[in-house]
Amino acid sequence: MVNRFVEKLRGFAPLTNQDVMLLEEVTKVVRPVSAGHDLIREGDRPDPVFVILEGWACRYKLLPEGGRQIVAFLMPGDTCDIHVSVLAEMDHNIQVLTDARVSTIGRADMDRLLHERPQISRALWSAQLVDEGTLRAWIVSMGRRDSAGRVAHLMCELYIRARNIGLIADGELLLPLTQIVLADAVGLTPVHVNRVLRKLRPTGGIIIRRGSIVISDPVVLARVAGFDENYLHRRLRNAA
Amino acid sequence: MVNRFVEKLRGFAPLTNQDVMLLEEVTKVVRPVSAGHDLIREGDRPDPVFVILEGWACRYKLLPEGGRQIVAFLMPGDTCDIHVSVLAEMDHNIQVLTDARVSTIGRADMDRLLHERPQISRALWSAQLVDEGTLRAWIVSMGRRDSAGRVAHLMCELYIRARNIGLIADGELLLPLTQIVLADAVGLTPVHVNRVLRKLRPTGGIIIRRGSIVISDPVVLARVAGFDENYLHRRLRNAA
DNA sequence: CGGTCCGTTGAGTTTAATCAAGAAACGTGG
DNA sequence: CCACGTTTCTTGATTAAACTCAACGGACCG
Repeated sequence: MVNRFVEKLRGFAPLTNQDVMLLEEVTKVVRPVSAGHDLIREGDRPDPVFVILEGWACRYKLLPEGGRQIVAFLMPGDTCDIHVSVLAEMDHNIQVLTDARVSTIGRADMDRLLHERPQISRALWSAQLVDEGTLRAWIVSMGRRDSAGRVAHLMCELYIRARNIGLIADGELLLPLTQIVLADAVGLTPVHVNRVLRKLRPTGGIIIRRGSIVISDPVVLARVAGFDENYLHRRLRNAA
Repeated sequence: MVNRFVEKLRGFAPLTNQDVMLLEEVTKVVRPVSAGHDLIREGDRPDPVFVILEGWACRYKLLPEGGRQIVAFLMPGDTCDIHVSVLAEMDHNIQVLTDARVSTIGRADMDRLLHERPQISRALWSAQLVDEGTLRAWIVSMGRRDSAGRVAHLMCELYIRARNIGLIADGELLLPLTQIVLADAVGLTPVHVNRVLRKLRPTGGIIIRRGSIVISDPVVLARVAGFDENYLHRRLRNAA
């Protein structure tokens, strides 16, 4: 089975054979985690770096008043904080959304990769910067887009990320997200997300299922989202 | 005059004398930039790393429909993307909000610092992680707090950051932000920000001026924001 | 002294939240 | 295989929050 972590890094920098071997070695031990479980909790002293090999996860924060806000989705190949070791404790939680397969990289191993393997280091840096760009894009969405735009924009982001790691089949992507999870991500109520989805459905961009949503036409969603069409197309072409 | 960049890094990791000398050497050339100017524009090919030595700046994105969303504020000591060099082009703009003094670190110098000076590298990493935490906090604010909460929470963040770098005088902090800029940061309209500010004023937490706002009682704001009181107090105590 | 940018205020509208209730799918244990 | 509880989705009616539109005053600048 392909190691999606290796594949992702390969997309950011040309890895040597030895780089690949090291990465595979270091993520050799895989642990299954079942849907709904927290990988990391706020306040935990972070030590090993988690790598998601299969399945989806999300970072989230709980508010004192009881609400929840998701701040990122993690897909196969994504890591939970490369350098957490420099911080004293986690400031958010990470929850697995589907049954998943997860590996961990010990702090010593990670340090070695970062210091002795320039291409790996470079690839991890790039991944980090892309993640940061995504965080900024979320802020823009929440600050300046209406509900339909937010939902559609998030879907475009997820579609492109999935495409970049080869998760798209028949041009479609199944998002394993309930409307409740979606609501926690876009900062709306589940009730309103439901209304948005049914308004979006007639466009043909999505198919609504129980517990998941299928993105069937991302170009339509891009239009709704005010997603930079050129950007989407460029990325789509590259990945094709 | 103190080099706020050095001071900031010193707060994250114990620097050697040579580290400090190198950092001062590398930020020796200072350029004044007057309020309102863009340091970096979206699409620019990024090369040198900018370091803000004096003054405030913000990162922002413009939307096709004409709106603007600020995604971060930069204070003295902050840098504009340590590793932009690995990306092809900037995905956002950086604008100076006050008259400022800015230095640049060339790509080669930055690489050398990162690879040959472990403490500097570590400090820069920490700074990066803290920035990421701030981005996540913004997402939480925009997603789950009402207008007053958002404004107050942002003010708490800025107060703490300013306090950490020794910018607080008499327990007060002058935010050099117009209500328009504030609105672009919290994702509201200037009109509504104005109403929020006037609702906040009687609490004694802030003083409203033309072109700026003074935070006079952050504890009051923390209460309005639902800002984690322990967190604030802890930070306040540490810095005291 | 005129122009521009900010801030202020009010009235009316839009958007999303809230409250409430019920239907459909799913999981579990008997 | 069925009964039951739970979760998710759905829909309607009402309320609350924030936006829009519009107008005006004050401060600052050239």
